[in-house]
Amino acid sequence: MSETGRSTRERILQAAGKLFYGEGIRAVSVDAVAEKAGLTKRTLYYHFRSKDDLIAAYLEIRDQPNLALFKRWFAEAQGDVAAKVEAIFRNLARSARHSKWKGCGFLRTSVELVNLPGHPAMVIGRAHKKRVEDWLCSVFEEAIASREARQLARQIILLMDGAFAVVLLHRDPTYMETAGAAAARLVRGMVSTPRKSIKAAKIGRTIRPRIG
Amino acid sequence: MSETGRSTRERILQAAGKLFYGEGIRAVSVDAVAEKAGLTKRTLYYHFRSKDDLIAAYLEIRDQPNLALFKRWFAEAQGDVAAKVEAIFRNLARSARHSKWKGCGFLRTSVELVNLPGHPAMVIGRAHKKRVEDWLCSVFEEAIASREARQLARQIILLMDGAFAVVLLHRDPTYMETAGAAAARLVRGMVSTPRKSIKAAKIGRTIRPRIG
DNA sequence: TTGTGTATATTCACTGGTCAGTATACATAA
DNA sequence: TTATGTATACTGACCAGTGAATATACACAA
Repeated sequence: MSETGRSTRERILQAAGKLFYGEGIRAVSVDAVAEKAGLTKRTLYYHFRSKDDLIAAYLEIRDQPNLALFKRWFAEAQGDVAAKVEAIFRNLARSARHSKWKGCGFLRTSVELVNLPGHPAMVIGRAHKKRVEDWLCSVFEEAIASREARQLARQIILLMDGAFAVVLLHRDPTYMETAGAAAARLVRGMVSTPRKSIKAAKIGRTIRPRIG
Repeated sequence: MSETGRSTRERILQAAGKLFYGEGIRAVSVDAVAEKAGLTKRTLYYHFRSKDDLIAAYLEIRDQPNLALFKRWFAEAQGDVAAKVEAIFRNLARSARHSKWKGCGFLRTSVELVNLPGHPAMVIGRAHKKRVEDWLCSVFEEAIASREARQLARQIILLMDGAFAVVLLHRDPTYMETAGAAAARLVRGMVSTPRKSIKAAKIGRTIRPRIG
């Protein structure tokens, strides 16, 4: 892999990323990706065996950064676990207000490949969602039992992916904040660390102008 | 519209419904729909002006029955509002266990048409989701304030659509029940009708073997 | 230094196939 | 006859993937 080779591959992936995320994998032709990358389709096929390979690579490179972003938002947020979870949704809402935002690429790709469960992109998508869930689970396990942490993590994931879908459908980012409020409420209902923090959570809830 | 005309139209819609829902609107060609309906493409184009029209009609005829099903599940369930909402999810989980289940057709179509917000099918999809939300809202309004009812309805919708997406991705219907548990928990947290039912809800929560 | 071989990287032009939609004609019933 | 409904056969555009040739860069021998 020479220097030019690597940069070419990256240019292709960048073009593919913008187009696949922006318009969907089926709506975008290989020709369109090649043109956006400023090279010939044949060159693209030198670096990627097939369109399916390209789709898989497009998701693959988004896996780690995406999870890292969640972790960063969580770590940088103030307050208890519930507030930190809610901060993730608040940041997602901010993202969703950008005009180029088109929901979750993993979820959308999985919808477009609904009848190809073994497709590499589907495998990557499932692994990504699982990784986010596992991370949330590990966070909750510091406060509650393992089985309950798993359930809670799944509920947060459900709210998040629901928000991805609903915000995209209605083009209304406030649903993301509604999801965040629900998530915080669920967390507070489960993670009541020792004893007095139940009261603390209640106070926190009362102060909020938003419901949930 | 003669008798044959109507039945032909219905045959087309039935074929389109199975194929569009089963494989996605972009993956299914008009030729495929015509063949499944047992007629030629030209005949199909006599009854529908375009593929987009057919897609819109495919969703249109699913709007009312879908909502009616939710209402029936809710009405036939035993227990308080929370239990009735949870029953909807339980029924959805049962549906999701069928091999032909492929999530929510409205949501999936909206993903496939992500860059065509004015597409008739998108308008229908948004209206459908809105109708379900409004119905849930009206149910909650019998117990709590209007603004809180709206928020709660949206949170249930978020869980439901999240479950549609996640169950489809992982092919694991238990997420639907997890979503139902979260929904019930959220409802119980808000709909504590007069005064003592707060305690009742807490007891109910403790008894449940499932978390949430 | 110069020539030669080899692997990498890229281009142009093409194939076989699919797709949405249509031109035209035919049939049947009011 | 005219309106409705159906069929055959077609168009033009697009699309994933390929064949064959070429360009570039580097290694090593003369």
